[in-house]
Amino acid sequence: MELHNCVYCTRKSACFKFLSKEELEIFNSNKTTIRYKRGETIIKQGTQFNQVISFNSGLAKINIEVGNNRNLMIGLIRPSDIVGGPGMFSDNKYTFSVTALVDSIICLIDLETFRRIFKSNEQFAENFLNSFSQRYVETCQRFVSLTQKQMHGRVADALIFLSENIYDSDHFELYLSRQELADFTGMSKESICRVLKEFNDDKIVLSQGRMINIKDKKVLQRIKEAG
Amino acid sequence: MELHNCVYCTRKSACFKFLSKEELEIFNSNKTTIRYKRGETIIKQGTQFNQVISFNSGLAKINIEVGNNRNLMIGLIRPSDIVGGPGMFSDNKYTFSVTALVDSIICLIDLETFRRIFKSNEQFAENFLNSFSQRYVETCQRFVSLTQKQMHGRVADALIFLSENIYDSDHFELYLSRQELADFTGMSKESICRVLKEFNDDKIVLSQGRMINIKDKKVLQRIKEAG
DNA sequence: TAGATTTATTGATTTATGTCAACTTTCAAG
DNA sequence: CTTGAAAGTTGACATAAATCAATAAATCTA
Repeated sequence: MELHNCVYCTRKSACFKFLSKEELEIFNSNKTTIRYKRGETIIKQGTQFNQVISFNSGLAKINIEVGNNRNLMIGLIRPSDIVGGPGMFSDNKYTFSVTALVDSIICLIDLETFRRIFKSNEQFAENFLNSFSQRYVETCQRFVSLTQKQMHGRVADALIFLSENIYDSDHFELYLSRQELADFTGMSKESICRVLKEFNDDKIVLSQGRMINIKDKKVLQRIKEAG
Repeated sequence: MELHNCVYCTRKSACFKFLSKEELEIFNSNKTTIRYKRGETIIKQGTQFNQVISFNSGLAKINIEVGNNRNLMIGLIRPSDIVGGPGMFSDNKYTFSVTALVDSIICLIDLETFRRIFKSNEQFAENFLNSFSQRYVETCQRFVSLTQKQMHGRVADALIFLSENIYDSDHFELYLSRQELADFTGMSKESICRVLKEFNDDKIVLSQGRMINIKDKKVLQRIKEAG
């Protein structure tokens, strides 16, 4: 398991750069590294908040579960992300669920240990808060998108977000189902299909199944901005 | 202006309790206290982020401006609130506007000074992060409300929020116009009128003009939960 | 106080988007 | 492979909520 020793890990978040070897050792001995298969629940909404997610490899979604089978996807987690969640400095319960979208390797850091280092290492704290704050801004942007734009704008938003922030490419295999894309954009899966079909017909975004190919980014950008 | 000296101020946020007299003096000499009239802009979206809002008296709204005349109200600011905003640890621009809803007295603390104390006083930092984090959770709850519920549920949500978190009473004078209530719930002002009328006809919430009287909180709660 | 302007209300109509249903494709397990 | 289940697609239809328009009430200002 030397591969997942924090000291040598190449997938750790930027804030870990500010930790000494000793501090990294402390994290290392107070975390568990787990492999999750696609579809597996990493964190369940409502349970005790006692671990911070340090994401090694794969992709996961952050969902807020509403009612019986409604979900709002408030974000995604990528390698090198470190995520505590909105309530990490206040609540003691997770207000969201985290689920692996593909097979993933995830380190779960004991919250008390995390807090201890957070308090004692100023640069680490600052860097962590920076990503926490960025995620808050991102949440607000998605809040605006989902409440102020209509379907086409929201799908354009989502595709550009995925292309730029998750896949770093205009051509990618989507790891989200149509239902998940619906949860991400606040629409029904049927509407997702229809909008994707239109984008396909208009040769803006070619899609067959889960392969996505953004052909005309300028137009897509315009649709995103027009709302 | 002794009234607005941080050392003696009775309206300061809970996190200020952890500051020494010296630290309070530092804040005091690095803040400006300003009276705003109802409708005046306190912070304008897009400008340089260099002040933290410490709210003394009145009420203000936090808006994200979208397009020409669309707004999303992401929160409210009450006396004793301290607000930096989502991007306070990352961006250097305000991603939102703040506007006084009634005549208000507001202290604007220089950001660099705030950061200095934040770094040096652990308890202050912890307490501030607690409220920052709570606001994030609140934002997420409103995100869910506005994207997953329909009009009646959203209005019920808003009225209960206002009653419990802002006015601490079931009977209050709303300081929001119908348009502002619309911005708060993500609907049109006409729809707000219609829903309020229905609640009025059903004797759930009596409203005449801006006077709001929650008559049947149980039913309202049920509408909120049913979505 | 009168007139002007903004804000609120209400009804008619339109539109965006969800739901339902039927069908097809893809995927996974034996 | 084959077969059953899950996911995706498409069309028809229903409906929530926006827009438009006309009026009423409230608020401001000269």
